Amino acid sequence: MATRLSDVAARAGVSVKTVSNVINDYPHITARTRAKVEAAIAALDYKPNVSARSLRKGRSDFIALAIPEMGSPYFAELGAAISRAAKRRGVTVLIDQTEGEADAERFVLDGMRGQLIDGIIFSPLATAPAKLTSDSTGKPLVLLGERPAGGQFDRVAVDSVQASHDATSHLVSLGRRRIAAIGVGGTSTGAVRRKGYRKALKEAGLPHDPALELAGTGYHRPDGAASMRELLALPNPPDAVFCFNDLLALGALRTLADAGLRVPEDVAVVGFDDIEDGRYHSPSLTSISPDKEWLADSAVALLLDRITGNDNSTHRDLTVPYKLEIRESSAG
Amino acid sequence: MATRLSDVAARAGVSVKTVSNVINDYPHITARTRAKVEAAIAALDYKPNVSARSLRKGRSDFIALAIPEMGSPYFAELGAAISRAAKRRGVTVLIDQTEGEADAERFVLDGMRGQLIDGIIFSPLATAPAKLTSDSTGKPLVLLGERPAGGQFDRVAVDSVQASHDATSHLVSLGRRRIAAIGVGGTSTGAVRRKGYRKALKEAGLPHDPALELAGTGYHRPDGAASMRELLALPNPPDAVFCFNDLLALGALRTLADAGLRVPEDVAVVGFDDIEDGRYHSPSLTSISPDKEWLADSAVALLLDRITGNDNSTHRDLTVPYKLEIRESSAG
DNA sequence: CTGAAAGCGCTTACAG
DNA sequence: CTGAAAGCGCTTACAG
Repeated sequence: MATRLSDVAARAGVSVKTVSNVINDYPHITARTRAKVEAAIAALDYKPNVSARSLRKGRSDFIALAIPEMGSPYFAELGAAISRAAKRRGVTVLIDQTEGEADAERFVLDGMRGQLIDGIIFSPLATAPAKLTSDSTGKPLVLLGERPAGGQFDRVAVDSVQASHDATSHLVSLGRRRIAAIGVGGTSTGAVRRKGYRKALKEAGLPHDPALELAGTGYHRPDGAASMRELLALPNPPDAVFCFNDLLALGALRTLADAGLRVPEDVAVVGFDDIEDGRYHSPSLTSISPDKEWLADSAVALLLDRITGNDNSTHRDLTVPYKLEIRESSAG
Repeated sequence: MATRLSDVAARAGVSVKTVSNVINDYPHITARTRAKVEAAIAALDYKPNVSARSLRKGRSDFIALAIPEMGSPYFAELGAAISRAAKRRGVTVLIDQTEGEADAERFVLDGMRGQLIDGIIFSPLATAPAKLTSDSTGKPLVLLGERPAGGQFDRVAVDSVQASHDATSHLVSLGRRRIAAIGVGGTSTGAVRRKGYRKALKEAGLPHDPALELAGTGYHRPDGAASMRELLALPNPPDAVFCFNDLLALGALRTLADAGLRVPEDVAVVGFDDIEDGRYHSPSLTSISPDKEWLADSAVALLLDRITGNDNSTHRDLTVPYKLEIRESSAG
């Protein structure tokens, strides 16, 4: 029914091997032969069967992107960028939502066996950092985001300690003295960003007040809104807040608006991720802006180098460039 | 290297066929045989080779979701829901970003041949409605969103005319007389939603003012912000705006905030899609809220019925339930 | 209920 | 530079 390689070969009057050579761009084919084959391919509207090819080659040209959720803006934007980067390099991305569940993440770390993919880009959430130190998967895997030192995985990530330090220092430079942090709990992201936050406070000679560090239960708007409510209930509320991602910051802004407080006059707010929502919010949100295109392209390139065996170095650790985008929520 | 079916068979002391039967849940296998096989599978940690299976069966259990972009919130939320729905039904979703390009959409309509997928869920943007009337693809395809009557595709969509009518009528009920529309241009979405908008105005006996219908160049925040600026520059600006999606509405809200206008007192705003950003915005955004889980589940179920041949009816047209969520941007 | 064998459509040594 | 043939790991008639 479907046209096969042999149909093309028959029509072009050459062997199957020759057609395969043309399709796979092997050298040493006369222009005339190539033209004949290409004409036959066009005439029959032939498309190679991907299953057969991957069965034979042991490669599918699929890679997986395993993220906690594709519905939240940061991962949506990241997924879009990785998907484009992969397409440019001729591979297809298959997005796996772990929902932050330990079982799903274990499956990913185990190489998603039987899943027809050549490698994985993985943004862990539930998995404890310690579990990430040994490479159990049979497939190449590139880690996104924080990870304790000494890990054995390739990784692409922002220097979160430095970025968090910059964000906090920016608030200090505005003359703020009681700077809160939202998102310190749970994940390794929280721990790493808190480190930068504390470092900046210390440098500025500001006291470290545990009451100003809010853990919350997650990294979404409702969590930010709830944490901000807690902060406002304090006898001595903060005059600035560094939120460990933009969703938390947008939730916090909502609480501040409800409370009738002015941003940045009463409370300055800084986020992390630079998602589009923040740029259009009123007030627009100051945020750490990682170069997502760079991140996406580097992660895909690194993974493909591992898959093809072009890169046999020990694990690589790439640092994503970022900027602090200063906007209305912390202006002046 | 990798364990194969025959390895399992050898270890279990049965034929390859028997192992295949167990894996595929065929009946007529004694409990004892099944137990033996399952023990061997567990012992060898065997996972079937997906390429071989799909080559042989002609099915991959992959479906494609072709959308303009996965980075924008509506599609991100939709993609997440479809991905979950597919997982529940044992198939994997592969997301294809068309970027709204005609070539990419043509490829989708052509069945994404050679792409190892059993069927497609497609949200068209660039393709002219007329092109959507004949089924050129060899693979089952479910269309999402507006489409002219008489098409030959399966489809799952909100009744946009009715929903737009409801949104506009709601603004009328608030006593607004100059109700603008943003997003009327270009796509068929714009045309269909304008129809409902005009219908509601007519029912209310309100004049139809072409100056209040803004096309804009797209459906993102900057487009909404720009259109709102145009409206405010009018000699007689509107007292309400119905934006054809939430991103447009969020952009419009930003312009209104910049202009120092109060929402909803000076201008009431309603959106469409009910993305999470709108729910947390200040003011929170009134919006048409389609049941995305219903949409996702229905689209996947319909597609799988076509793939398996369980459904041989002529094309189906499913209508997604929706609600008008009234929030601060149009309250009182 | 189970076994032996063919075949899905490719790619790749192996000859020529 | 090209051809004939094996084989990737499954599933599925076909026998028994």
